[in-house]
Amino acid sequence: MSEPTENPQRLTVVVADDQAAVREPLAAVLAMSEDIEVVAAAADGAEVLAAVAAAAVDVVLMDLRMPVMDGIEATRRLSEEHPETAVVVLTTFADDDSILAALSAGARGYLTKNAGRQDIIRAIRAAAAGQSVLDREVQDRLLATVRTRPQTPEQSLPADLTPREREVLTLIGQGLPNRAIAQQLFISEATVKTHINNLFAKADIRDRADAVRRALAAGLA
Amino acid sequence: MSEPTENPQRLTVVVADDQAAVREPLAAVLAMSEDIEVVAAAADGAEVLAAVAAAAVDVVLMDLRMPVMDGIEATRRLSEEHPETAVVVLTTFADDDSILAALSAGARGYLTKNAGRQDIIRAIRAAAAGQSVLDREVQDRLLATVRTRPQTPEQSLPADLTPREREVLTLIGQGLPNRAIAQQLFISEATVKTHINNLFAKADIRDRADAVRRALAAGLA
DNA sequence: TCGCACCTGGACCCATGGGTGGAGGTCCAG
DNA sequence: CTGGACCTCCACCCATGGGTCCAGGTGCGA
Repeated sequence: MSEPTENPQRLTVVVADDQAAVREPLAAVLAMSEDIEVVAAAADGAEVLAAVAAAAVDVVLMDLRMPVMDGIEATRRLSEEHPETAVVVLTTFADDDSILAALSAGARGYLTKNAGRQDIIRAIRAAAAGQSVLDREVQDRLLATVRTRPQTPEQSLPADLTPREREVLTLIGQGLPNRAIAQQLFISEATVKTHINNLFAKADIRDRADAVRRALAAGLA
Repeated sequence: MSEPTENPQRLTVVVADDQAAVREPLAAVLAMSEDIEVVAAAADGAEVLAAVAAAAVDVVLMDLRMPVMDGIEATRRLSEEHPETAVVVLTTFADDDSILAALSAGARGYLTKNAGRQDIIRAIRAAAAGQSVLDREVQDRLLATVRTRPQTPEQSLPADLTPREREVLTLIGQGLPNRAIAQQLFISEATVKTHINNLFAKADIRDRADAVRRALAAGLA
């Protein structure tokens, strides 16, 4: 087991990559940092689990593509069996699936292999401290999957909509007919139609269906 | 900081928080770090923009709740007008809306105010290097919102829709009127209406607006 | 072969939506 | 205090949408 090691002098790190040509230099470079101690180098996920079980490990620097057990699965098991050990993914792959899978599995960082030594070290320290470091590209992709990219802010909605018009548009986006909108806002259906006409003109909305799409795209929920 | 980081120049940082009791000590603490130079302290977003316009700034440490111009808006403008300046959000609020809004606006980091000095400094350095640092809680929330979104699409639709009906629904989701749908599918408007009636009954769709929402929710694009 | 699902269409009805042109009200800044 | 922005509402018009009923054609499997 690993006791609550609140940052003893040195961070214990395991480097996991199936390619020795990557793994060894990486371990050597990290060991040069005086607050990092590379306690093991693993060639697959199984070796990682064994290393973590053998000694308290603060951070695992994890490749994704590995034989026997890949980085995703190893990360998942680690976050279950050794939640005190943080995982930082270091891989050449930055596609949406890999990112989501790794982070969902419990990774506390995600770097691409064009990250520099400083970047990696910083990510290790951050992960050990409970923070999470992502490469810029990774964060961008993560965000893009969260929100259907805000295309261009100017394409969103014109700024000159009155509060009432925004309110009406929101309700249109919820699929309500004019009568229900009127009841909800305690105004008459005629007024609703007026607002609709005005906001349609302002926002260049053709019809109700278009309005629903624009409302959803603008995040009016 | 036991790092032989040979920073040729110190990182220029702007601290933005409307409460002087937070802003001043924070600036002082950061200035103690030898590679950080606090070039300005701002009480609102407008002051931040002015400071960044006046001098090259590497990182802005940004509160969200500020008068005049809040941190979200300031971040959005910064990422447009000064993309070389990174924004790290430091706030007490860690709700989903704030996180998404800030990161969508271009923030490269998001810390809560129980982050320690080392955490903040690390985030500043990471942001200046193009990385992104998130508090653990923040990343968890971000991930949670991701996983509730891109599920397997079309699960919200009944499976007994015919291919033609799906096609029609897709076009409805694009905001097309029946006539355009008819032209696009090389069928008559009457047929389009028939399909619409059938699929509305099957999928329990009330009207066109509802259909647009369902189509978008089902990923029919 | 028969039935059935599906696509195709027409005719009709009427509710809703979208557009126009007004009108009166409050509230606030110039 | 006057103008303008905003919210409120009415009357009227007509295009579109949504629903119903019906019917011919195709293709496929029981």
